[in-house]
Amino acid sequence: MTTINDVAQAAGVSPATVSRVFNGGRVTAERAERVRRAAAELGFAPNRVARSLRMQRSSVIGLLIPDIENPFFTALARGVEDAAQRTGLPVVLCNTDENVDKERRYLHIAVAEQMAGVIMAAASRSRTDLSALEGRRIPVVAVDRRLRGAEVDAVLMDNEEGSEAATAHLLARGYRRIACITGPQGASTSQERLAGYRRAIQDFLDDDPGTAAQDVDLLRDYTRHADFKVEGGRRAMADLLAAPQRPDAVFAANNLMAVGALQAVHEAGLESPQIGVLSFGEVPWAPLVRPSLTTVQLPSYDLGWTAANLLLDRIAGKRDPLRTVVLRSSLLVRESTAGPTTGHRSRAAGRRQ
Amino acid sequence: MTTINDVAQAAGVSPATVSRVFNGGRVTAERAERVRRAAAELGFAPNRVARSLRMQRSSVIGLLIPDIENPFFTALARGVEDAAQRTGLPVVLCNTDENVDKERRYLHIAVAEQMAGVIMAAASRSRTDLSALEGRRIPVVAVDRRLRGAEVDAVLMDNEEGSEAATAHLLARGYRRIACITGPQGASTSQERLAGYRRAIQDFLDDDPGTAAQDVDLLRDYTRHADFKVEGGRRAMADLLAAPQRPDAVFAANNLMAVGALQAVHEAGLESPQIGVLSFGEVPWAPLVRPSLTTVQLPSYDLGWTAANLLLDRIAGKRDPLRTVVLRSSLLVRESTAGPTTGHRSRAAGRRQ
DNA sequence: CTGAAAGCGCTAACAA
DNA sequence: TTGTTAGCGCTTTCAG
Repeated sequence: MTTINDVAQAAGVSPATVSRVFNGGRVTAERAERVRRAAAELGFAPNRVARSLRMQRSSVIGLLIPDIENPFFTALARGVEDAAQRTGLPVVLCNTDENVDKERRYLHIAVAEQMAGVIMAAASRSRTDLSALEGRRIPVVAVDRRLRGAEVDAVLMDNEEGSEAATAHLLARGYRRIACITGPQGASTSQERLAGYRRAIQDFLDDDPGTAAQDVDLLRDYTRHADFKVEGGRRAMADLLAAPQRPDAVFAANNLMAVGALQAVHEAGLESPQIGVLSFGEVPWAPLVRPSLTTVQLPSYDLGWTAANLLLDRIAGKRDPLRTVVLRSSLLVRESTAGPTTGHRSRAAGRRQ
Repeated sequence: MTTINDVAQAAGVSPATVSRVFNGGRVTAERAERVRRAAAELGFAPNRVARSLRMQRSSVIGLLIPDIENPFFTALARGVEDAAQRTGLPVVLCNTDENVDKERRYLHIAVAEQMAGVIMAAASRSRTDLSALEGRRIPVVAVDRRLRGAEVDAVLMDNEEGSEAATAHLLARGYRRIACITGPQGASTSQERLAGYRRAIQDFLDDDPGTAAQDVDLLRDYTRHADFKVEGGRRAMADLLAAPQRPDAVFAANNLMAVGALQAVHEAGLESPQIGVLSFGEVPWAPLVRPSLTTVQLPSYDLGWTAANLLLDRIAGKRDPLRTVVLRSSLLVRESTAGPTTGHRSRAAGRRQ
């Protein structure tokens, strides 16, 4: 393996000079040129491990996400990667599986590898422990999910507003027994999306006391906690549909659970928009699903991009006060929430063989 | 930061002994216990960077894939991760974007970081250059795609057989003008899937010379090369549908291009199975797409799992001869290939407003 | 602007 | 079994 010393010898300079050439130190043009030529001839590539040891900091950033198979997080990862690319920092992607233990192991590795910084969508709001990183002054940016009490920058989205708008849309379309399948208790996103759903319903009742009596079903407990996965969404929806007074619409707090809910709807021999289905987060190729799925569009890529830029600032030593950036979502109305009585019912029935 | 020396001092032993405790060297139980207690008290965690420098090899494995947003590759990545997990080796995921330059940069990083090994689905069969890794004796396993002339283990699947079976199925269902949208020229998977498609058609003509005359259309050039992405598939299909004698079925050589092809079919006011659509590779939530999509099921997770185990063997020093493992695919027939004359045509027409 | 020298934290001979 | 010692390849004072 050719080292900095080999290059130094070949170029007739000291190792220190070679190092300076590769790190933007002051070197006369002529010597720098000699060094570069020698390096090229010898096929020299700086050893990043040695560099990291000496600098007490490596040149990778860690990205911890809870589910690599969820397109929301892969889009977010692309955002991170594209932003990091511009500075040449590689991104190490770690899949925590919504599992606090696995997450902790990865965080320890981040410390032991002396990573330059970490971006994380935490597995748990309160149980995720960043103390190891804080001790080593490794900058962290929380993305998508909040972190309790951690002194870190955060890039989030308007979960509550998005959910509220989604639920209000369902109400406006005439659905009255609206269920909510939200995520695990520990995640901030679960709580916020549930809160938005509740607020929309509460506002509806408040605004129009006249209808409150007949809309008492809205207060019924149609809330389920699942795990942000397809199968969990399916089970939750099956459970909801088995209730004596079954819901006429469902708001799923993430894309995968919406897919599961759709499956359960089909399995029950029902169809949307008779049963309204609304997904918080785009389902890939949602346009191909029939009837097409109404979704809240999330800024997944931008979340990653923004988080990476915040982190890069911190790595570069910027000492601004901590920031929390909130990006906006938007509702994309398609067919699955057309309303409970749009006549699709009979057509749908006729189509089933 | 607490180092091995701090622990040694606290436990009243030498640094070498501490190192041995953490690396399975021979140490008397009593002293080992003392070391462990001291380490725990001091919150010591071995510095992996220093370790890597000393050992001339780090403890991460690199996984290079061409498209992190393709569920095929994320499933593969999970397989790799699950296998690696058991040995505690973290996996660094690098997205090459089907781009040989980006891929080359990541390969250089793999060398400079002295990675323990690399698993890669190469961006190009011939232009991907592994010489840098070979020089440093970093073991490599090719997964999903072949590598020209590289001395590496490989884990592939039966692309040609799978495509042949898929195309034969389309023929058996009565489609006669079958198009093929395959991937970029450089990828081995593109070539093999195209070859399987061609062989199925050739065999069909050979087997039944009587029909050959009327089935001359089968020889027409219905082949397109796209980029394994949704938009590429859409354009290719739109182009095919614009031909004077348009195809009555399409075999898409990967999942994303199949999605694009479906879009193009819809945009042309057509519908499958009137136009048969068959995807090489599962589309996530294909069951939700109406009509449901016939697909070749690929062993994506197992590809990753198997590749990781091969690599771990090499990292552990196993010196067996090079192996190529081929995993099998299977055809899952759904509605999109029911045949050109199943009566869906009129129903579909009736449903369009 | 340049070079000499020290040392980041760890492991692996070697000697005891 | 244990300790001593010598680096792994790099960056960074400090002198010159």
